[in-house]
Amino acid sequence: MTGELRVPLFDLALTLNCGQVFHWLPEAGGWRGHIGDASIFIEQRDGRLRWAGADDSTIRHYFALDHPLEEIYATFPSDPVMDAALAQCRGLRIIRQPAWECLATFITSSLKQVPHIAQISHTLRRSFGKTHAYPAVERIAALDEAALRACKLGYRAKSLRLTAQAIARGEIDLGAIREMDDTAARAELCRLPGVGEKIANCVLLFAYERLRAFPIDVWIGRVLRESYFPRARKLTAARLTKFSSRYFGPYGGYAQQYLFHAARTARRLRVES
DNA sequence: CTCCAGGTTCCGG
DNA sequence: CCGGAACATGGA
Repeated sequence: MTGELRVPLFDLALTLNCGQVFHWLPEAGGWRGHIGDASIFIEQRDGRLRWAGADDSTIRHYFALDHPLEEIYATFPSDPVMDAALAQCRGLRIIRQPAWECLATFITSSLKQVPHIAQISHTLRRSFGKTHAYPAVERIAALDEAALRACKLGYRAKSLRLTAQAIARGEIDLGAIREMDDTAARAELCRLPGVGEKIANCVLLFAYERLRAFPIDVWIGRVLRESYFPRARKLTAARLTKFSSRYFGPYGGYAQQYLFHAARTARRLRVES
């Protein structure tokens, strides 16, 4: 299955490199990765998307080509930091990831740098996945902690295993979460071991299409403190959560991802110079 | 060697 | 409710 599509406002490289998904690898001027269990090659040239390994609707859905980006941008607050992030990230889309894969990947993300998260994802796929797809929840649930620690998960191994077991036993239903409102869905995800407010928000945003979810990690925390509360003495996490949910609006998750990527690339430029 | 990374959990004021 | 500390691992 191959296909081709003209997409006006989409930056494939930015979308795959911005830290929302971790397993796509450069190949022959494009990228190779999995959408669910299917191995996909995809490239973008001259505004055209060409791919092999999936049908049209799979590509449109996964890469969220139906998201109305201009409408979304129109809801962003206008301030120097947000304006700069938007100018830098136009065409970045929040994709629709499979829930288990997204949840598991972000459980392994805590206190890890982006390249390390990718490394863990690839090791798990190579070790336990069918044809390098992300390992099924039952597969992870059946592993012992040592097998996961061998994949360099460190203390996260226990959380990933317990979470997989809770889902495999049906104690938590990832499908049912899709039907819940944002607050209930977040609370349900937070019942899982190794899942707190931040990771729950990542899963809501990247897997459940809750485009208002606003994950606050060390990068975004820094951006908020330095750019939006430059001389606040004490800022509690609750205060930052409240501010960001109100200020960044109905597509706060999009705004967050643009701010995140802008902050990370800014540091990269500083380090190189 | 020290510092830090897309945090969570547990514990003491 | 809030601040601290522990927790694995690897790159800068």
